[in-house]
Amino acid sequence: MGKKYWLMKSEPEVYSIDHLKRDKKTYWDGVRNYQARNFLRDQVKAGDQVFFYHSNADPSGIAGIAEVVREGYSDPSQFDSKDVHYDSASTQEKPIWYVVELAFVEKFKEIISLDQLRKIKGLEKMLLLRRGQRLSVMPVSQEEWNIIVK
DNA sequence: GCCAACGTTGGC
DNA sequence: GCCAACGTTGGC
Repeated sequence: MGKKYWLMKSEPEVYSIDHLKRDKKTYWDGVRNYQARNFLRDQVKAGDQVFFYHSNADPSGIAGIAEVVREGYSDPSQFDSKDVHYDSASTQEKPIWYVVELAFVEKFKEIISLDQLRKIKGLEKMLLLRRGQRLSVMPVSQEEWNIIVK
């Protein structure tokens, strides 16, 4: 199977592309939405490419690129009762939530803002641009990826 | 900070 | 299983 493409959202005040650049690599924790979880658990594979999206930002938009270096495994934050992502319903044997590990690849010179994305031809159907769409992990088609990288 | 859109919860 | 209430996301 070929390489796949994703978009993952983070609030830059919590974790930005600059943090990833500094850390070189991180695990993407705190995803607490079942649809996004299913992507992390079942579909995101090592080598896949990821757009790092800044949400709740000024401006919001795609800030750079990361690469998946480790596939889905149990999110440690779900077992930590002091963590905001703690989930008392989850057990070590049957974890509910998953993370993947990402490595820094590239930071764009300028963020590609939501506004700009909406104006680019060929992205009209992009999941990110759908009204009311709130998934924090979502697939990006190869066509969309190529258009945006260009 | 507001609020639209959507997901989740829980009473029935 | 329906659906109102509530919580969260995220653009503005």
